[in-house]
Amino acid sequence: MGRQRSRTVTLTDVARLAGVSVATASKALNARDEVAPETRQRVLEAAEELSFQPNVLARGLLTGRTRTIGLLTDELAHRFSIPILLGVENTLANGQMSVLLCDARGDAIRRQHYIRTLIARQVDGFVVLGDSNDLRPSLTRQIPVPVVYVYGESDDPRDLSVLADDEHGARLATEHLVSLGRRQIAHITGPQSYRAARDRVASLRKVLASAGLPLVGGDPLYGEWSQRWGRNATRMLLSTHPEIDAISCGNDQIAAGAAGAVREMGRRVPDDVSIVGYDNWHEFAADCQPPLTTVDLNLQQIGETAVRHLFAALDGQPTSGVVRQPCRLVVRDSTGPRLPHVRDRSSPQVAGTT
Amino acid sequence: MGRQRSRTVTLTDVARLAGVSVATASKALNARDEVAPETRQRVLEAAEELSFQPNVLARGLLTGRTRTIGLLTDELAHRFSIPILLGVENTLANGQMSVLLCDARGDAIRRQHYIRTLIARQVDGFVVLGDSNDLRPSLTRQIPVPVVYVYGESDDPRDLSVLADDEHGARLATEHLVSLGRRQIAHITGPQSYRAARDRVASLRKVLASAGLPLVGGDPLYGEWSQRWGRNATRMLLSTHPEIDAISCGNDQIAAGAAGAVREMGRRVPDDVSIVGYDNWHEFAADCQPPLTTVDLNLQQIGETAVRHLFAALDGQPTSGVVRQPCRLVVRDSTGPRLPHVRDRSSPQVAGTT
DNA sequence: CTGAAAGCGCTTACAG
DNA sequence: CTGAAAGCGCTTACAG
Repeated sequence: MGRQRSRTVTLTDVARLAGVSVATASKALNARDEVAPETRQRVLEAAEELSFQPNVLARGLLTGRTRTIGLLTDELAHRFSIPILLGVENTLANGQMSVLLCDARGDAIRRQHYIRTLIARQVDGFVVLGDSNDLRPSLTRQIPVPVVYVYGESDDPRDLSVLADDEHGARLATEHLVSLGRRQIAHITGPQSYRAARDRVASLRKVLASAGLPLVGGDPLYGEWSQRWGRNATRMLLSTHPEIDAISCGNDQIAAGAAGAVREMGRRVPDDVSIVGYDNWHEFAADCQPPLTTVDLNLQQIGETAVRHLFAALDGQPTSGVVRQPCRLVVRDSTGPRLPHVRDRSSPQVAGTT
Repeated sequence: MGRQRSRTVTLTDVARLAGVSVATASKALNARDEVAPETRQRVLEAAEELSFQPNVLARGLLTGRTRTIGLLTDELAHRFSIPILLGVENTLANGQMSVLLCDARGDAIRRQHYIRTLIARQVDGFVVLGDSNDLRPSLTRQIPVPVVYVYGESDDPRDLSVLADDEHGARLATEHLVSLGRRQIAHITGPQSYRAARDRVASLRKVLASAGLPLVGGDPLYGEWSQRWGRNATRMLLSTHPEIDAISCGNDQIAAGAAGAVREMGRRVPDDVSIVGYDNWHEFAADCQPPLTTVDLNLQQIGETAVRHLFAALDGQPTSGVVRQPCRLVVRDSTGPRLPHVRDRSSPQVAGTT
């Protein structure tokens, strides 16, 4: 580990080797054109030979910009955080910026501490990544540089928040079922306390209403984001409403549970009952039996969009309000056209073998 | 977004307000005792009033230490990366250090670029997070500060690598099955190309041998890390080796698939066939039917351990070689003592309703 | 106990 | 085209 910690090569070393002043060396390396080509060449060679890495701190002290962004997350352990984080990191790197990562872990004290730390570190801007898409208190007042909010909406409309478009996602899913000829559609989702759950329900209701279709049971089944709930809710639904021909699920875990329960009750997926999930969580959606049609939130693009708006703000072009990132429907085998209803209990579980 | 970008408060401002020199202000704020208590008090009040945040860049330029660590990941999208990242971030924060995050996304060019960036940013050390626990080429030669490797082992024994202890984890799982009286144990796992898969197999074999037990089928079933493979492999196993009374699985997805297949074939979990997973991936393990007994890799502690070793190296106490973080067995309902074998096909799937 | 001065590594007007 | 000088914000010997 760091066995030979050699003295850092500095611009002075490069200048000396090239036989010029540090001022000239600086200009040569920064491609200013007030330098003779040969001089420039000599400096570049010297820098190369010494593996010179300009000290970013010194530069930052002068320019007042560190090319660093603070990423302040509420809860990085959240599954949604990672793809967004990836999008943020990637887009920042493309803009030659680095990201300081601070995970508050849902602790307000800790968050406050991190805000101070990041400011002391002279970050050029903040990305605040929420842990739910509910409204959250704005932090902008305490932060002297541009801030964008991602996945959780700031309660100050002068801030910019980049969110998943749940209205759009639920619409895609529901319209897909309707277009397949499904007429008896039920909805199983997570806790009603989640804005995501409520927003998707509202959108689903709107699509069903405009298609002149009922929501089976009248109301969605609110529960939890788990396979277990998906299974149990599906059993209840199928016993009380055997006419069901499609189930829209609030996430892929629920959908995976639902698919299992439908098969266990002797109905075919997708022929008898089509199932659509939400999230495109690969391990659940693609590995389900059958693989799930689902909605992808484009989380990485959400991160990317947020950073692009942050870049604009850094360039003096701040935006505010809410930007919603459109979703994408991923069609797999759990949805399909209606087929004649055949009760075939002989082989309730079909599955390929490798 | 950053609506009022006020000029940053500097130590000079604080000194002026307190009516002292910047030198004295600096000493007062840094709790040097060569300052009169009243002076000190006045400076602290001034700093408080102005919400002074010392510019960390300037300090870093002087001291040569930035209190920043570069976290270079191979593939952050990897599920294992997140808990380790959390452990790293948390432990660094406890030591008043920050983390610059760079995800190479499996791209060597990109990794090289990030190494340069992090060095230019004067990080005090590196944490290199691998994407598999195979050997990997050491990067230490190019890096002038201490480096620790996590989750992937450096091929240079002079480096320090902190790894999951797969030998230990597989031993815990196997000994658990043996201690429950299981005598016909099979093993389903992922691709043989994974060192994790092979190491766990070796450990399992050792435990079985010393207990005088066979590995059912003679060899493990290598396949993929999916529920689908777990289901298919289990079906094959149960048809060719109906005597099986336990299945050890290479991860929780395989185990979840196995549990489903066992139930579908009319055997009880855990009474007839006990199943143990690996990873303690909550969404699969805890939400399985029944919830899975599994091995937790203590990933967060791996990150923590790595950072503690890095701190030691920063303090001039580098270590080298391999440190293995012990695992932890999490016992849930998928394993239990042997019960009289009862063929009961009438209710193959029992499940609680909410 | 306090403060003037030097300096960390770099960039940028400004002379020459 | 080149280089001496000032300065970014801070810390640390060193005088006083």
